[in-house]
Amino acid sequence: MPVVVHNRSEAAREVRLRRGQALFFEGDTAAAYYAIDRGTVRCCRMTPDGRRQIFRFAGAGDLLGVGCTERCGYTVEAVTEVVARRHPMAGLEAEMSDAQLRNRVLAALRAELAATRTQMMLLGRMNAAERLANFLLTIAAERRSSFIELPMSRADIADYLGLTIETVSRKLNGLHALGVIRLESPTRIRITDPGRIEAIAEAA
Amino acid sequence: MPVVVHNRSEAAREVRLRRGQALFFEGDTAAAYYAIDRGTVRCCRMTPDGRRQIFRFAGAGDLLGVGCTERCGYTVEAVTEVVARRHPMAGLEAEMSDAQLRNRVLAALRAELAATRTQMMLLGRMNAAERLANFLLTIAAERRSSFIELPMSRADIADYLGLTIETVSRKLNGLHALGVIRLESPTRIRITDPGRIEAIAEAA
DNA sequence: CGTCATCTTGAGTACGATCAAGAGGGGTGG
DNA sequence: CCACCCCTCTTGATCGTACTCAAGATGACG
Repeated sequence: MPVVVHNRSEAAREVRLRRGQALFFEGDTAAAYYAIDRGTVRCCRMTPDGRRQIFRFAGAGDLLGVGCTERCGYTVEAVTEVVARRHPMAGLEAEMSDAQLRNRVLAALRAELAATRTQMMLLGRMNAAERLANFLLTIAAERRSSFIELPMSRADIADYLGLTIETVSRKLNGLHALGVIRLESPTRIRITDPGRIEAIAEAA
Repeated sequence: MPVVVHNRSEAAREVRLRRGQALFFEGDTAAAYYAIDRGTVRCCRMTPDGRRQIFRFAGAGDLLGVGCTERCGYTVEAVTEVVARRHPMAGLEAEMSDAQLRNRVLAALRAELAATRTQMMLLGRMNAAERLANFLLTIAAERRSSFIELPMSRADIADYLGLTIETVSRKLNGLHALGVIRLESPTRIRITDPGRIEAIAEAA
């Protein structure tokens, strides 16, 4: 997870969001892209009848919106308090002629695409326990720690993994019953048997 | 679907594939990217125990592998006879300094990302009938025709939509029973009630 | 201490998977 | 030209996982 730092600071206006507040909405004109400094956001879309799918949780160092063309393809909302820097889209075209900045944008797009494939594998072909095991391992890998402090609610996890909150709760308890994790609180989880949970997560 | 034409033809070696043959495998060193001239390929990944997820079907005009960094993140196989042009990865870096080629590559990445989000919505939050309705409408839109000649098998469709071949077959018949499509043969489908199938597909 | 939101737990249901058999269709050889 | 085989697709019966609906527990905040 390389931290992308933009030095064209003259154009980077700071934006602060409270929990639940949106950075931009699906369908908005894509006027800017953002670099997250602090906090966690969720990128999601909803069906007309209210079903929600979260595509991605993004945190410090991640770029948002570089993949948008005219209109934003998804809504971005703050999961925690968030600090981000806003870069006008107009500048992106020019920045792309600089090899270093270009590679950072490209790397962000490629990383997003790679993460997306794993997520599609998960949504299309894995059962609830496997989805949760993968989710926990991915977060633990990001944090480089077997102890996880989840910033998001069960509803967010459910909408990210294509499950319901009840199933998330039940399967989390199932993993606990198997002895592979310890639920120190609803948001604090410790992986106690890394080998075993990797075996459950299984698919790359 | 803009057709991407690369003029650096000195480096573009033609590659031909028979049905089922692979263009490259997941884990291969990403030595080249490809532009498809004719035919259809499937981009997929498999779990250790043999479950398969198809991320994307690509056809004439599509770029493959520009999103790969060191290693290919997925396997590409021919669904039909395929003709493609191979461009060494080494040239991509240089080509990116040319604004026009760069924009083509970026557009390809963005289009893939956008398609991917719709697919995640589908896999995570839609039922079998909705998935099939979306699939048929997407193909019909590409062909600009209410008549569809499917190049891929039921197994491919199932692995693309996160279903089984039996469910694909049953739900296709279900749509037929509703009078929204006509199954002229297993691979030839006509959309007879566009409004109704759009209502079933519903979610964007 | 009370309220509200989130999370957990329970009971019943439904959708799609699994297992199994049969139909269709294309290609090959007699 | 027809018979046979193989592969794909369809159809049927049963099963199981995750969803739905409902109630209760937990925790944060005033």
